Amino acid sequence: MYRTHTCGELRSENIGQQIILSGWVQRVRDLGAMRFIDLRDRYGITQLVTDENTPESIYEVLENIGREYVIQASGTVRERTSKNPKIPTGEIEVELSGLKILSSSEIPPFTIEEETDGGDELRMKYRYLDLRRPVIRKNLELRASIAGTVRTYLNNEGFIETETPVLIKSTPEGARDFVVPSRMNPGEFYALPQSPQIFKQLLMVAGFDKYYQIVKCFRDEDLRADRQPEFTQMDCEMSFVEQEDVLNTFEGLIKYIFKEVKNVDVENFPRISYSEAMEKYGSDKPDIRFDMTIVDLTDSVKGKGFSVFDNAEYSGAICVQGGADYSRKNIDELTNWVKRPQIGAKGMVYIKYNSDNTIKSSVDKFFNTVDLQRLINIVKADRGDMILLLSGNKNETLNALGELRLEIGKKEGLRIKNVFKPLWVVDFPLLEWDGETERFFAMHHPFTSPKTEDIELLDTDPGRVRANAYDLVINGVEIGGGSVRIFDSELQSKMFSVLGLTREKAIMQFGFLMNAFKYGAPPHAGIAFGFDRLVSLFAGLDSIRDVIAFPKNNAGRDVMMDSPSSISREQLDELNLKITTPQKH
RNA sequence: GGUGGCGUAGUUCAGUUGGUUAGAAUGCCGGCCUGUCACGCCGGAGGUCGCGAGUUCGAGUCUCGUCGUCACCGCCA
Repeated sequence: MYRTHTCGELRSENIGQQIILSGWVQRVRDLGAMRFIDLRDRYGITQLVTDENTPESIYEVLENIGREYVIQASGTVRERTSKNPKIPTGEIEVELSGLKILSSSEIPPFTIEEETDGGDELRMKYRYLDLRRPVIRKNLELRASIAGTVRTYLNNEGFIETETPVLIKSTPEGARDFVVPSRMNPGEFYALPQSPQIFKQLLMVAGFDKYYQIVKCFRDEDLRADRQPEFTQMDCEMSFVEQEDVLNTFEGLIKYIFKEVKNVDVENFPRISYSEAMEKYGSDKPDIRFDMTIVDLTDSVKGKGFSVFDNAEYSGAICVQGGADYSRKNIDELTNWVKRPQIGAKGMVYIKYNSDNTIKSSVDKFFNTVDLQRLINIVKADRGDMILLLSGNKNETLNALGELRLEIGKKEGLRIKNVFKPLWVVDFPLLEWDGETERFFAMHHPFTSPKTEDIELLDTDPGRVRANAYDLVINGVEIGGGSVRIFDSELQSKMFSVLGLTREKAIMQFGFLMNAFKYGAPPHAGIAFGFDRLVSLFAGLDSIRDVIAFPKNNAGRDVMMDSPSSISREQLDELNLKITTPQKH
């Protein structure tokens, strides 16, 4: 027997018991005649102790052990002379009567403690050591707990968890596919799924009615802190439902997770349209933990001889509460910030409504006090506030104002980590014009149904057609999204043709789905959640890497395994593949 | 594809205008220590300043290139 207890469970009730523990050596404190060993496992740390009564044989073993050795310790639980209230096992210690090295360890490259001295790169390379740290392990425990909660909820709601294939067919729409060569079918490739989209719709045709899956998805696109090439979705689909049913079911799920995992009661999720989100927050994933909404001043600032405003397609403002005390330096910094290429504003105008009732702005030359007071009234600024204006092309300016709003929200401490404000963004546009290829793309995906009242616009003004599509946004992060699907093969064909797919191409790529729809497809709708993002939100992290056991780096490499890597000549031959560019290494 | 940050001891970092033998903390090794729990005290070892070229009497420091890494833009239905 390796252990009778874990390193986290012994208490004063166990005093006097003979026990066996196994675990990793966290640290040895050598006081000469006494030694203390902190023994760690998943469950906690227990202190082992030796003194003058300890047999010599144990000291002989002790001489050889170091940090991260795996040892088995037997002994008697006794009360500590000086207790440690900081740890749950701090009342007791184990007086050693036996000690065995189960596995030795080299000196680890960084300290394995709550606060490690290791940098990101090193911790990634030795991920299995980093995972020993409680702070990382807790993230993965949280992940498991959320997954369990999701399953409980959806199982209770009658959903069937169904697996779908990973080796599937490449489709041109959407993200770039990862592809897998087929040995048995020379020159042909599988694709890894970007999502199980089509399969879940086929399951609806199959009558499964309520489906879900916690499933890996793959997208071969450039990465970010919140984007990995392989990531996990909570994927769901329901039949005989309308948008409202889906929103209610999954609002319920999210609330249930908050309650079960964080014991937080979240209010009903507000719903705002895509266009309102863009107008008020400059984003389709607004952070509504704070207001500071955008006000359209396009017409209000025209006609004063300031050509920037006069010639602008759009001028808009946000009001920084208490911002009148921003220094010249603060404002210059913000101005430079919005002028960075990533934001792309040409400049920034400020109006300070000082607490002594005076007004100071960077456009005093063009606007007198009455003009400025009028703007202050429109924006509903109070004394002590500051208004910031950006001007230019409408979409770009709204986007820049949205970014500025978030930046100031961050600076002002308004984006509080443990405050959660979910909302639904609805009525997304169905299509999105791509200037480069001069065609429409599906904003969500090609199976998304247009709003009934907008269907006729498909022929006349496709860009204005709204979709029955929705996103769940929490704290400025897109957590999930879905849509009501097309279940009518006529409408689906129409959609393909608007997307520029010929009938032949559509049949080649999606023929099996169109065929399926010929045999009685139920009305259906669904949603998918970014599981990694959801967990990182609960964990209070900005990066999803620390909620993934073995994540990849910025360039999609696994620095621990050093993958991707080249394959042998034999493997290439077997797959009928030829490498045309010189390989690294 | 683009923009920016970083790369110096095992690790995390400092390193002045380009100027003597490149420092600190921590870790590691050795010694002392009977109540520690980030134990303490004393001593010691440890460096291809990412790599390559260039400028210079002289480069950790400046320039160019390259590699690695992180963040962002494009991209991600």
